[in-house]
Parts: sequence; C-alpha cells; structure tokens
Amino acid sequence: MSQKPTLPKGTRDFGPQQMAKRNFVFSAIKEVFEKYGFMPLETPAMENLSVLTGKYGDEGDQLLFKILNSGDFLSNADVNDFNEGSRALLPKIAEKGLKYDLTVPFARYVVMNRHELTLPFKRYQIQPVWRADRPQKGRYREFFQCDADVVGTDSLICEAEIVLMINEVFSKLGIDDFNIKINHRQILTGITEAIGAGGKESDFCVSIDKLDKIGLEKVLEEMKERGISPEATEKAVPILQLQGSIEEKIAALKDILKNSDAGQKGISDIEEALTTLKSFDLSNHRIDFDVTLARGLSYYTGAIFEVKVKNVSIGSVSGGGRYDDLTGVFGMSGLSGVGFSFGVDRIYDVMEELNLFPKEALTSTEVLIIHFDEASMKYGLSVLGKLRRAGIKSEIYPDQAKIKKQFNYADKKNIQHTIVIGSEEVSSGKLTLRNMVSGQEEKLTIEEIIHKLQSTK
RNA sequence: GUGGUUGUAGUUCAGUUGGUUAGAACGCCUGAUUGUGGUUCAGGAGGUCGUGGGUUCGAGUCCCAUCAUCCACCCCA
Repeated sequence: MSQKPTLPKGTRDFGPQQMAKRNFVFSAIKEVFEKYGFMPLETPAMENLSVLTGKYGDEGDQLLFKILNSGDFLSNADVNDFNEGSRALLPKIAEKGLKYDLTVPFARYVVMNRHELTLPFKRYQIQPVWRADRPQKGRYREFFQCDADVVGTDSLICEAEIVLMINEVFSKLGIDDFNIKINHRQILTGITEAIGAGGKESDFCVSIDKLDKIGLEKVLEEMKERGISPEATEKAVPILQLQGSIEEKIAALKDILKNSDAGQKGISDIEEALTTLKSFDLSNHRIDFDVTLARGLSYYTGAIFEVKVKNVSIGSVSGGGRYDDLTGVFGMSGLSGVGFSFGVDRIYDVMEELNLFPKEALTSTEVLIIHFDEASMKYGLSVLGKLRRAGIKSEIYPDQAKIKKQFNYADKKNIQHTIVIGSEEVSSGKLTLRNMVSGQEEKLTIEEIIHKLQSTK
C-alpha cells in the first residue's frame, strides 16, 4: 500500500448519504428564509485580509486562514520583515484570506453596493466559512453557516421574525425540544453600571456566559480574576439568580436597572419584540429571557439570541443579534442590522444523535434495470429512456455481469425496484418488475410499470 | 496557543512480565447458485504494527523524538 491520503485537520468529506441528509437541512432553512422575504447572496470564499482583519478581535485574527500571494510570494518581503517576526512579515506575503463568517463579507457587500440596494435589505447566505481553530467535538475548521440578516431598519419586527423563523425551521426538521435564549447587550451594559463595574462589560460578559457550564461559584471567581471588584461581584449574584417567568424577570430588572438609560432601552426593546411576537399566531415561541446570555462577537449592540437543543451533547446550534454599526468599519455608518445564523453541521449532529432524519430524505435511484446479455441490455436502454421521460429516477447496470452481482448492486444502493430483462421479456414485451423489499415480482409492460411506480409515489 | 488521549488489515478493535509464523469481528473477492439480491455455508485476498531513532540476543510491547488523531481549556457555529 502506498501512503494514505488524508484530509486537512478539521475538514470532512460528505458522502452521498450524508449529502442527502445535509440537503434536507439546507432546503428546510432555505425555504423558510425565502418565505420571509430574504433573497440569496453569495460572496467569494476569499476576501482581502484588509476586509477581514480587526473585525473579530485579536483571537479572531489568529484564527484566520491566510492565503499566500501567488507567484513569488517573497518578492515584496525582505530580511528585515522576516526578522521583525510573523506580524510584520504577514502583510508582505499574504493579502487574501478565507472568510471567517458571513456577516463581515455581507457588510462589505452592502457598503460596496449601497447605491443599488433598496433598504431595508434582507439577504440570506448559505456558504462554508473557515477558522484555523483546533477542532474538537462539534467544531470544525471548515463548516457551513446559514445566515439571514436585515440591514437598514431599527424595527423590532425583525427580532420577532427571527424567533418565528427559528421556530419554523426547527419544526420542519422535527426538532421540538429546544429553547431560544434572548437577551440584550444594553441590559448587560445596564447591569455592569448597576453593580458598579462600568467599563468592565466585556470581562463581565465573558464570565457570566459560562454560568450554566461552570456554575455560579466559578463565575464569581473568574469575575474577580478579571478585575471586577468583590463588591460588584457580590451585587451581581441576585441578578444572575433571577428566576421566574419572562414577565417576572423583566419586572425585577426594571427595578434593578432603573438608573441606567442603557438598561431601560434594552428592556423596552425586549418587551416590544415580545409584544410584536404576540401578533403572530404561535402558541409556543420557546423564548427564554436569560440575562446570563452574552455571546462573544463584539459587534452586537442590541438583542442577542442563542438556540440550544435540549438533551444533546452539542453546544448552540444557532445564534445572532442586532448590530448598530457593522458597516461603520467600512466607512458607512448609521446602518442598523440584525441577523442570525444556523450552524448546519451542528444541527446535523443533533439530528443524527436524536435520530430525526426521515427515510424520505435518503431517496436514491428508484429503479435499476438488470439484464442478461447484450441484446437485453440494449433493449433495457430504451426502457431506461422511457422511465426517465416519465420522471422516474432510474439507471441501468452498465456492464454485462452476473445477475447476482447486479442484484447486489441494487441492494447496496438501497434501490427499491428492479426491472429484469432477458430474452423472454424482450420477445414478450412483458418485463419483470421486482420489489426489492418484499421480493414480489410481476410481469408488466413498461407502460404498466411506469403507471405503477408513479401511483405509489 | 495550553493540557491530556490514542495510533495494529478497508473499518472497529484484541494482542499477557519484551519471546517463534501479529489475531477476531464486520466489510471485500470467489464458489455452493449459467433467470434472482438481502439469509446460510465453504474458501480466498488483504499488515513496513503512524514515522524516525534508541535499549536488547530479541520490540507491536520499553525509552526518546516526530507526525497524525480525538478530547478538554481559551474562544466559538
């Protein structure tokens, strides 16, 4: 055996069965996005590094895949650059990188096409993104995101619609045990002000985001380590332990944040989104207002969401939020947007774990034509043409081979029916249709076969 | 970037304190079966034990290095 080929770390092949399942997920998402008035957009796999760097924080910059310049990539670099280290050398040898998410390329697109877009602009985008992260369970270096964003409106109808879309997609997929956590960046700001930790917002957020993972004690410890005063930490405890219905939590927060403009704004946004949601006919929206939800991405400024499926080992499967000034970094400020994303790979894993893929998602060829000799194979070709014209997924075994082998092929490919053609069939015109599941056979003309297959669909 | 785990057939894994010719299951191929697959039975092919070095009379087994893998942390979908 020669050396085995391998895949780059954190990437995967998707075989036919996996693709069938993935496409099932993709089309469910796509259908819902389009139903809500979102239009498709695609952007290149690679972007100029100037577009990507500085948008995801220092960590994010580290995780960008950079693309070496074509040709002699050293031509712009000299020994001094090399001696100054990778940070100085990088811009000389790489000017492009693989995209890290879909939101930043979208912002770039909006800015570049600002004169042609009718606002508010609603787009969805389903494409792979790349992160040079270390892979682990549910985490890959190449994975697909399914984003839907609206830019150019502050309306909280958008937030409500996101909740509706999430509900609709998951219900299409058969996932019903999940919840949508919702919070607001301004509420988090308000809380830091209220507890006297103003300016420490990002440290506060990173810490409390881990509450359900590491518990209250460790969160408090981490907050202190991150430089939040013990008094402030102490004040945060009752807030982190808020219990009860959404209304009760909101009422409690209103009091706690009564001196914070930011906090008040956050609360009224959430209330308005919830009120809007009531106008739609949705019995159970599965929303859980959770003050400990923070989310990492720094550009969020308003409502934030995260979706978790219960009783599975996978982390969040969807998330998003409002960002007031994403296009600002590209020189176009004052444009508010809100968006969210489905993590298809994780949804796939969840559905696999819960065994939720329907059999119909796996349909393959419906009929295989099996033949005995050259004459019957030739006859089979005309049969094949008729089947396909009738819209029946069909194929003919392309070689002359033993019958056993041909049946075996049908079996392996999970093909439901076979048509056996030999000299008898050629002379009588009555073909043998075999149901591969039941093993039953009947002699029928091709027209009868087509009729039968179409009626059982 | 930090810590740990595991690398043996196509796949999942056994392999004793270091000891002759490295095994199993599943999968694959052939036949029983020249007009019938899934079941059964018989046979067969398939290994540089991740790679490189070291210890030893002798290494799949011990040591070092290296690469790969999976898991956790940081962070994230």
